[in-house]
Parts: sequence; structure tokens; C-alpha cells
Amino acid sequence: MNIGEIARRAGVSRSTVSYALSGKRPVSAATVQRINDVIAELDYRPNASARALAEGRTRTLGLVVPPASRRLTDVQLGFVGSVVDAAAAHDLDVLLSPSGGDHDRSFERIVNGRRVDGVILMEILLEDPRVERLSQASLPFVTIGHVEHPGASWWVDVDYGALITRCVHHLADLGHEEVVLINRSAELVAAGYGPALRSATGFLDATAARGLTARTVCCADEAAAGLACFEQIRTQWPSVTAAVTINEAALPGVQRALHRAGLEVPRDFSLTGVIAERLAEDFHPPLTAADVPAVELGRLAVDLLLAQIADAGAEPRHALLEPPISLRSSTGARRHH
Amino acid sequence: MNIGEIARRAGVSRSTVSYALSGKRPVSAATVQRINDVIAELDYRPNASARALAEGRTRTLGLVVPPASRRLTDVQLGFVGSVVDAAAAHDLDVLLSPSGGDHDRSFERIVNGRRVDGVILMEILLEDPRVERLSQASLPFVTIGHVEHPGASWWVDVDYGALITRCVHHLADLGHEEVVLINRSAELVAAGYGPALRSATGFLDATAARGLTARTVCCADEAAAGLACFEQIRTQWPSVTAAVTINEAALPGVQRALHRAGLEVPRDFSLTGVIAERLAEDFHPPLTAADVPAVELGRLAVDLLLAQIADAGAEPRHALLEPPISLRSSTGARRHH
DNA sequence: CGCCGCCATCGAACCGGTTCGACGCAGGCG
DNA sequence: CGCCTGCGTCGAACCGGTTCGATGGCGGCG
Repeated sequence: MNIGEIARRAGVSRSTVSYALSGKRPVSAATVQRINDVIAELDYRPNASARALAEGRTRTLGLVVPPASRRLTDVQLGFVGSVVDAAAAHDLDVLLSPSGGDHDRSFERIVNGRRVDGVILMEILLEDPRVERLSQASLPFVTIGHVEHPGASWWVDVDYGALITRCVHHLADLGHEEVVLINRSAELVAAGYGPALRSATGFLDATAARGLTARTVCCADEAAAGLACFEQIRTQWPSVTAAVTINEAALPGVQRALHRAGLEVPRDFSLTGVIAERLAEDFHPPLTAADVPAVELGRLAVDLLLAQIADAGAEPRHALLEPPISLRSSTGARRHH
Repeated sequence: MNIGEIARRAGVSRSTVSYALSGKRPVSAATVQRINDVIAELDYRPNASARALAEGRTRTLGLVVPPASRRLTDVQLGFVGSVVDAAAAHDLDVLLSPSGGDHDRSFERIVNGRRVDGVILMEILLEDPRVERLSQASLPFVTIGHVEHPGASWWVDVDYGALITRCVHHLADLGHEEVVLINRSAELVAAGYGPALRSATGFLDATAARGLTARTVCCADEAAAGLACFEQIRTQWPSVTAAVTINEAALPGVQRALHRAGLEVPRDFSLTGVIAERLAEDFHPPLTAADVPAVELGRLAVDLLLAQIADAGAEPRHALLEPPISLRSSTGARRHH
């Protein structure tokens, strides 16, 4: 069931079969017909490993995902799905590598074993050892998110700072004077997780520019933490009238805390931030929020990666998206009590 | 940077390097030392394609996932994560194939191109053409979920029928007399999706056995549908006092509908079913429910697949899990109005 | 002291494709 | 009618590993 067998049965040489399949050299119509008949009869498909070895490329992309122990957020899931779909559209397969840190066997296998033609990296830290590692391995890669000094690396990202800034201006326009940022977990912030840090910076800058009183808290990525966190906010800073968040997992807890405190959104409290569209719409009331265009980012990452693979010497490219805020119904004018 | 180069620099033959790395034949300590030094210096790692070609196995597992357009449920996500982690624990990589139907390029590539040593299939229909396809390709595979007549195939699954039966008995014990099953979407039911059909059968059998009035509805996998669906239930069958569901995505909508109708759980209405632990605990009040042990199923699937790969002639094995129901606080005695 | 056996190593074949240079044969042109 | 062109095909080398049979050198034993 290999190419030699096909050649034998079709009465031609192995190279002719190869050319008939790839079309890289002309083959007479009659011969192609005969070969195709044999192939169909035997249900033959070329061995991918042999092809990869000979061609020097695997037609496979690597996707480095956070290990499952840390459960994926909606946004991360969106990245994975869209990367896989975009790759499939180019007839490429996707190899998953669950890697948190630097020194990971699965990551090393992918980087060094030439198992993939390129890598897409997500959950980027401001200083990310994996970026360094891939650079020195001279393996094409694109990051979803970007390190502090991207240098020659290719990346796509959402401008968290700009989005948070817009949220703050929106709240300031509505008259709010003391607002809180509900950030991701303290561990992520400490690890240098880009979106968390850039959101914090954007929040502080924007509130300062508009003369608002700014409060920030970190909140673990789970509903229970969201509840506890919001109750602490109410106790500690009772005059806060609006929250900006990038922590999707905490939302159910925040909702429960609002309900428990008898606060109605947006009458008594405004809520906004960067939230997946689905979650924003499932909230009650639907959230005024910016949505991370995960599908578009994933597709873009694949496109950039393919461009980089096709032309190894090309100038690094990147894309910084700044999606609009969808005005729904979770923000309102500040009311004086 | 290939094995020949290592051999040259270490002053030995290519085969000696290979044996030093694999340990399949004894190599003197001094030679091993010398080879390892060279390897460390050049940061060499064997080319995976060449190795796969020579060995006849790829050290890669295929995982067939639903295409991203249908967004993954929490349970499906759990499968993917645990399969990837379990594979990584065995130093295996995972190749993703987003395939819905039968005639999918990505699926065919994986099946026929010998890109993987075995396949894990999820979202199984009662009659699933992919199972047939894999059988005839004589590629080892394990399904998460099982077809109606598994024949010689290997599988792991949760006994949805038994779990739903337990939920019904639990409600019957509490005095409920008219209960509704909120199933997955009508499309999935029509397609022959196993859990949906087995749940429905179990529900009807159990309610009949306990003399309850049974109602069933299909509900699209989204919050908005859950809300609409529950309101329709209240209108159509006002004397229903409890619901059993396997539709996690509909839960937020159901919650909102309950709230809107002024019903308090469990005082006025009981809610139970098969629900991911995280969602059950995030609900207010926490749901009495059975949890699909996705992590365990994923790990089991990998274990079975490896056993099958190791011994191609082995008798088919399977595992039908029946996790306990966690008693939380969403079910209570029926109250007569 | 000579033979036997084992340990370490080598060379060659093989896995299943791709690709390059060469070649035979047919048709067109002078 | 002979030569040139070019299309279609072939054979061989190559990609980078693994594996098997063979061989050389050494120590132990009779």
C-alpha cells in the first residue's frame, strides 16, 4: 500500500506516480487515469511522515495552550477553535502542546523535533521565556498577545489599554467619580500577564486623565472569588459607583453580589469592561462592553504565520486590534443618593 | 544537525548514536558520554518525521473535535483538556481534527495518512459513520460516547440513562408528580446524539416506573433559548414542579426565567440533572446534580487507546461510568399550593 | 598459549515518499 | 530524410532516522 505498489500495479515508475499526484511535472492523461484508478481501488494515501521527511515540512502547525489544569477561559477557547479552523482551511493540521512554563517536555518536543512548520503561542507574559526559546530555535512563530519588547517577533493582539481607556471615558462621561478595576488573579499579574498589566496601566492613566478616583483589585478566575471580591469592594470603598472588568469568570459571582446587596444595574451601579460577546449578552442586563475578537485574532495569527513560513526573511508583521465597545444596558448615569 | 553529524563529531557510526540514545543495545559509558556532550553542545534532537517513518509509529494521537463553529460545551472542553494532558503524560502529542461529518478532509488526512497511532473520537452519534470509517481503516480508536451497536469498538462513556433515572427517582422521593426533561437541541436529537437520546429514554422509563407525569422539551444550547423554553414550560404545563436537564448552556436562561416568574429554588421549583461540577456550584443555589467526570473519561480513553495500540489483537474493552449525584440545594419536597 | 565467547561497534538495508538529471520517442521543420 | 525540440517517463539519490547481521578486540578459561 505504498507508492511503489501503486507504481507496480499501474505499470509506471514511482516518480511518475509522485508527479501524477503532485502535478509538479506533466504526466499524460492516460497515465494519470490509470494511476488514479489504482489509487482509488486500493484506497491509497501517501504516508505523511515520509512526505514530511522528504519535503522538509510537516504541513502541521503547533499551538501552545495553557495546561488543562488551569481551565481555559471563553476567550482562550475561541483562539483554539479559530486557529484550528483557519489551519484546516489551508489543509494544515494542528498539534497541541499543553505548556505552562519554559522547561516543558511537550514544548521542547515541538520546538526541537521539527514536528511542525510553525508555532502559535498564546497567553503571553510581558517577559516570556518561550518567545526567546522559539527565536533562537529559528522556528517561525506568531504570538497571540505580545511581549514587552517584541523585537523581531510577529504577533497579533487586542489593545487592552485602549479598550479599558474607552470604558473609563464612557463612565466618566456618565458622571461617575469613583470607579474600580476588577482585574484577573494576583498570580497572573505577578507572573507578568500582558492583558492584566496593560489593563491596569490603561485604567490608571485614564482615570488620572479624567480626574476620577481609581481603585483596583485582583480577583481569582472563579465565580466565588468574584462574589467575595465585590463584597469587599462595597465594604472598603462604599462610594464606588461603577466597575470595569476583564475577568469573565468572576462575573457570575459579581452578579450574585450585586443582587445580594440589592443593587440594580445600571440604576445603582454600572458595569463594563472587556467581555466575550456571548457572556455579555447572557448577563442580566446585557453588558455594555468591548469584546475580544478571538476568532479574528486566531485567523490573523494563522495568516501571519503562513506568510512568515512562506518568506522566512520577511519583515516582522503584527496587528493590534481595537474593537468597538458595544453599548448594551449595563451602564448609566451616576445617581446621587 | 542530524544524526550523521553527531556521529562524525563523536567519532562513531550513526547506529552507535542511535543505540546510545535509545538504549536498545549496550554502549560503553565513555562513548555515551562523548555522544551526549556533542548532542548537548549542538542542541540536537532527532527529527520526528524521520523517526516516525523508520519506526512505523508517530507518537501522536488524533483527537477529533466538533468544528469550532459549534462552540464547545464545558464538558467537551474537559475532554479535550484531559486527553491532551493524559497524552502528554505518556510523551505523546495530540493532533486536532475539527470534523463534523463523515466526508471531512481533515478527518481523512488523519485516518489515511498514518499521521497518528490512534484516534479518540468524541460527540458520538448512535449511528456514527466515522466509527465505521475508522474500523475499516484498521486504525486503533476509542470513542468517548458509544454507538448503538459498538461491536468490536472500544469506548468509554457515562451512563446517561442511569443518571437521569436516579434524578427522577430523587424527585419522585421528594413527592414531585409532574416533571420535565430539558434536553439538548432538537438538531442534536434528530442527528441521533447519544446522550440526548439515552437521557430521554431513561427519563421516560423512570417516570413511567414511578407513575409520574413526564414532559420533555428540546432546547437550543444557549441562554436565550433556555429562558424561552422555560417560559413555555410554565405556560404549557403550569403544574410541573421540577425539571431535569442535561443542557448546561441553557442554565443561565432558566435561572433568569425562574427569577422572572418569581419562583424560588428549591422552595417553589426543583432543578437537577447532569451538569458540570463547576456550573452546578456556580448556580444559585448550588445544583443537586450528577457531574460528567470529563477528566476521568479523557484519561481512561487515552489509557484504553494505548492498550489497544500495544496489543492490536486484544479483546475490545470499554468503561461505562455512573458517577454519584451530588446533593446540593436545588431540590426540595413538592409543596402543595 | 590458544580457543571461545561476549561486548562494543560498524556498515548496510530499509521506512516511503520527493526531486533532479537523463533519456527515448514523437512531431515539426529545413 | 535528418536534425532539433520537447513531452513523458525512468532511475537514482536523498531526507534522517532505526535495526539487523557481521566483525573486531578483549578477557577468561582449559
